[in-house]
Amino acid sequence: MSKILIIDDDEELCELVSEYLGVEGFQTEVVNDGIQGLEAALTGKYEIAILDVMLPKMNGFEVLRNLRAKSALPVLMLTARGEDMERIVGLETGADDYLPKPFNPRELVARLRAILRRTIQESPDRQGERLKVDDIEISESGRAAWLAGRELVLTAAEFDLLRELLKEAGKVVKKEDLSRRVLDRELSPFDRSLDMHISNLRKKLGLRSDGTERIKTVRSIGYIYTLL
Amino acid sequence: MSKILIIDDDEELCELVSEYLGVEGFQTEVVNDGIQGLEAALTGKYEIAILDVMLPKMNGFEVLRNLRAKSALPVLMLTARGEDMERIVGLETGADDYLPKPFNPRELVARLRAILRRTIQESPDRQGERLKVDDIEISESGRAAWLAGRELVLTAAEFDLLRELLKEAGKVVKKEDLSRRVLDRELSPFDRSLDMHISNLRKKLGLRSDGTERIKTVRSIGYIYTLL
DNA sequence: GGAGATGTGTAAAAATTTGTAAACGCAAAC
DNA sequence: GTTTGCGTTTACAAATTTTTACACATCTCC
Repeated sequence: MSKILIIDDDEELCELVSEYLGVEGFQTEVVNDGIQGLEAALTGKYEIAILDVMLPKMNGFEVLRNLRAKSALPVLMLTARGEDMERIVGLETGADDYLPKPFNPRELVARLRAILRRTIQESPDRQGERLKVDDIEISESGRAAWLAGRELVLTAAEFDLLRELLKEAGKVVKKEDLSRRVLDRELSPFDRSLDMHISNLRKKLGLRSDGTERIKTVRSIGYIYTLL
Repeated sequence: MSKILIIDDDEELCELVSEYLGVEGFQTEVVNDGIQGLEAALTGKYEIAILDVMLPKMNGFEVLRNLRAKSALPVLMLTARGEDMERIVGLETGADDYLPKPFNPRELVARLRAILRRTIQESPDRQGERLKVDDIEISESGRAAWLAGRELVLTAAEFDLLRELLKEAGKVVKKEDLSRRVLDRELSPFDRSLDMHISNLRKKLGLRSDGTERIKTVRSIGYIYTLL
């Protein structure tokens, strides 16, 4: 699944790395100079590129600069040994990580995985995972909530209720909708469950630092998580 | 529009980051120690802060803890490389995200944007949710109203009624319309509810300082919030 | 102007809705 | 089996809205 582009003119090293990465479950392709490397990187076929600094025709920094004009493809740079590369690699060139030669192939794999993990984390399908409204933050998948950085201990119903209110913070949410979304049933005339959960939630959330109530009642309609 | 506070004692790095963020359309300000950082963060001038962990005078965690006592300002922490502090650093302390050093500026921007996206703060779309008419101000999303700066204690119906009148301040609003918009029903011949709410609202608003009535009656038509 | 018709102001009563403590039921954990 | 935790129901107090009732005000028509 993960296809890796290796741009390096040391064919022996490419061979070794390819093999090692193959064992680790990656597919690889190799090119041996900067121009070809840039072209290949721009095809969109790869998930990540390993890019040597010293290259024929176009050096690694140039390749990266040109690549960055058009693509956000993650790049791990292979650098000559030297300590202050950190800053240069990290900030100025736009690489995602670097590794000084000679390197341990295990470390190479670890860093590739780290980069992939980071970049996957930001992919759009994770948006909406976390929701933040003034000093409250919730993680939907983690079913956890924090108030001013401290975790709130909520029951399942309280969490769902808070989530639904925060999703529409600043807007009134009808009781019928809350009942359907939180309790998974139609609201019936004398069902006071929702009110109880609101009451308990209010107790756990407390008032804002300015003394205002977070969840206000809109009589005969529903509730609203207020925004200042 | 977005102003970013950078709290880091590495001046060279601050310079680089400022420049990069400038290109990406952010305004930045830099302070170099924890004490100053905390003070700056509390001014309310910023949309988000980038906070280094290792800082002179007060370390990043302390700054964050102190900040969280008073503010929900989004914070992205810069951490030392390597440790898997993800959950601990990320959320228990109240940070919105973290990034290990050295980092890639593109990733920094991506994370800043991600935080801002999920953070419902003072976003511009909240304009128009606040309504000001002479010495009265109301916040729709907060369902709160202030008279001369002091909060009015209004019931749901009173709030809705005031909102509808202020939305058309200086214009007569028909009783039928008020009934539909405030009480959510057609006005019927002997329904005096609206009149009662008007009466109660008048009591809470009081007269203007020049002795004039704020809400005037237009007989057989409706009511009007008068403009001086 | 005056009598009746119509509409408004508002106190008070009645009805409705909400807040919440406490009791209950049930299922999972022990 | 017993305990524990959670969602629900019950019960009653409190808050809010609606209705009622009556005093006034305003308009209309003569």
